[in-house]
Amino acid sequence: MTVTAKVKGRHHHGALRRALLDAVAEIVIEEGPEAVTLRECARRAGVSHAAAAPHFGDKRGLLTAFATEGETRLAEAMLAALGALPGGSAPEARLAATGRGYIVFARSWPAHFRLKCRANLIDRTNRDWCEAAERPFALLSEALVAAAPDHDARARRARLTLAWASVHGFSALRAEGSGSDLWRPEERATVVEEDLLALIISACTSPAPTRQTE
Amino acid sequence: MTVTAKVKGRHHHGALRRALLDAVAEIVIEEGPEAVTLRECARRAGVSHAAAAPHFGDKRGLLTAFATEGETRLAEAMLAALGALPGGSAPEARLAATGRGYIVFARSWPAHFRLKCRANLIDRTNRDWCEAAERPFALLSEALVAAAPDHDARARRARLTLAWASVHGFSALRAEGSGSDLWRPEERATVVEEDLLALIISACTSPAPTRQTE
DNA sequence: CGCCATAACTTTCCAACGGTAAGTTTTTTC
DNA sequence: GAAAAAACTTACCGTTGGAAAGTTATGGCG
Repeated sequence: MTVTAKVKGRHHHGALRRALLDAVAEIVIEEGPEAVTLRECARRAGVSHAAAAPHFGDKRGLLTAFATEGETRLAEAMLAALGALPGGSAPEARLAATGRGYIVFARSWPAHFRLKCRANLIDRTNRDWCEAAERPFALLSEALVAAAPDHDARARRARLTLAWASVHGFSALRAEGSGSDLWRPEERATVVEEDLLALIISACTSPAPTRQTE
Repeated sequence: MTVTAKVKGRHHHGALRRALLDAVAEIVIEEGPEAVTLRECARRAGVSHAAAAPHFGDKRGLLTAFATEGETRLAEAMLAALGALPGGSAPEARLAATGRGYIVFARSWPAHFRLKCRANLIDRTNRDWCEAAERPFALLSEALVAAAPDHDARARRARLTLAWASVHGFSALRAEGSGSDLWRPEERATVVEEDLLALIISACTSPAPTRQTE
């Protein structure tokens, strides 16, 4: 099952990069992130196993490029969810939209999401990756500040943690097929998602208790 | 660095099982779950790479046994957190304790926790694993029902999802070193944990909106 | 004590993996 | 059309997981 039909005897002309990344996604879907091998990716792209090196360096480079693509798509999904709101939506609705974007990303691009969770397969010192990975968190952070502007640093930290952790944790459990059958059958998925988002938004915008110390 | 000192020329007498599991933990800590190899485990236990087969079958069997141990320890941590409460504590406090137990487990046994998140490295049809993995979820579920007895099925599902996902997601992000520096430095850890738990409990015990349909 | 059945390993072998180096083909550039 | 550069292939190395076959230690029994 070849990702990109290869004209016999012809080089890929830069399309190999895309073909290899698509092969990564295929393998992650079919057999999980641990099953990704350079040789299998190359086979699916119709090239020898050493052909990836000029494009990605080594296996870690390939996976890091894949993860970078994932972060970009995550940011796009969050922006798309924000854009789908009616104009002049409340800050709470915008906060929910960022979470919805994250969940939709994880559901739409399961391979990218699952690889994103394998921190030690990725080179987190890679510049492109770092840049791409900053965006999603920044979007959430901005939306949270806008939705709950009165929180002090500690309350904000707790709510940021809750929002990020719950949306990520939900997606992670679902992507790995864990978490009992809370969110099955499939038809129930969006209901569970929206109920979860509503609870998160409610908690994130709840007033902070008054405290003496930070 | 040998996990268990091996008397030269002597067999392990059943202690090899323990030694191999400890080696798995060591390697996960030092180099991540993907770096675990049968041969390296065997080296650290002072045996040949084929010595694990009689005990665990194959690599997957070893990792499944390790994950089973993890589930057991998770349940123990949750029970310990419940036991640490003053007698007659409120159901809300008991719900928080189950979450605290989960978080403490992930912090205390990072190797077990990280492997737990690699669903496709584990044989989830294994009987021992299935039994061990049921307990923790049951404990949370019971605590939630006790703390919010009036919820309908849908509200319960949403709150169960929130509780499990947020506590798991928080632990996962921290274990993988992700999540920006929300929960660093180290001293801040328990503060963040307790603030997070307070938010979760508040959300989980909030009244359900009245609805027409399920 | 001596013997043996069995459990607990070791050794050997294999295909597949990631990575490097060197060679070959294709494409671009002038 | 030739030279240079890019895009690969081939060959090789050390390592991995697993199977098969051989070896050694241990416990039970007379």
